[in-house]
Amino acid sequence: MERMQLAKLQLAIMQVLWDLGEATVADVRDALLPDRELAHTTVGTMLSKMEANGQVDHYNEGRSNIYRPLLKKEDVSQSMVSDLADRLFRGDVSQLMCSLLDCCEVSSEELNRLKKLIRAKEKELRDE
Amino acid sequence: MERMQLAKLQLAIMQVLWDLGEATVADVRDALLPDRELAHTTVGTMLSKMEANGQVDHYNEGRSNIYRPLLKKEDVSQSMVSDLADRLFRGDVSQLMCSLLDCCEVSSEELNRLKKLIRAKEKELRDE
DNA sequence: GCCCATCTACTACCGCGATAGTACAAAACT
DNA sequence: AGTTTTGTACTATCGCGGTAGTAGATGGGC
Repeated sequence: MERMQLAKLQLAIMQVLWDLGEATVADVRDALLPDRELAHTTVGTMLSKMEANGQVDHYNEGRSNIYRPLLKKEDVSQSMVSDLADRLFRGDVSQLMCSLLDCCEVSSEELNRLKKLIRAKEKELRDE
Repeated sequence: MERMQLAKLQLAIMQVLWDLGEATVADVRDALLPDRELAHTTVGTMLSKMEANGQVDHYNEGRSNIYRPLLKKEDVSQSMVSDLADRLFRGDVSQLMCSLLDCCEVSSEELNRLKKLIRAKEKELRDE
């Protein structure tokens, strides 16, 4: 379950599919419109390539292709995050955290959520 | 200070330069050897390209080129981490943390370090 | 039934990361 | 001094993400 790297556009498209569950080319294009103005053939081409890569699936409904994600968002997230942690800090999670806290403004709310996460993880460790 | 994305090999090379301060092509190649067996012309070519990209610098010492990093490791780390956080979770740090804790086995030691980090950050927030 | 809008499939192209060979210069060894 | 080594510069190739045009099918409106 190693390699599930998605390129930028691929990830953006995948996000749309995760949000909507399934979508046509037009749906995807529309969802991306605020950020990127792509020809809808571009989106179609990318989806084809992603299907060849085994990242998405499609079935045929009348004239339209309906695409569905084949990867789970958590899996992709974990794969990409841990990969980055490896490449940047040889897997040292706390260093990555450190970068994270330094660059992004983190609200005190978020800090609380993080503390809760850590406590949960501690419990998990203790129970094993 | 937005875009400081490094590709995989570029980052690996950069890590060597950060470690050593400066290095020749051979130094870089040797440092990478455990993981990747690259022809040293490959490393040389990549360093040239990285110089064209403004990521590294070199000066000439006799026959050899000595390369130095032009980017700071923290800056690159922050840029890449926050970029990934944006693309995966629209910048939501705690979600990224969650992924991180779920996939990588985290020792209780590391958890303690994380807690310390969070406390420091809380203090920082309070002081502003 | 015809025309326009819509949608896909096919093809093409660019940029660039990644990889390496060849050619040539300079140093080192003997 | 001649040969071998070492080291760069230049050139080339491959794969793939990203982008899109064109052609051809299909469905809807009149």
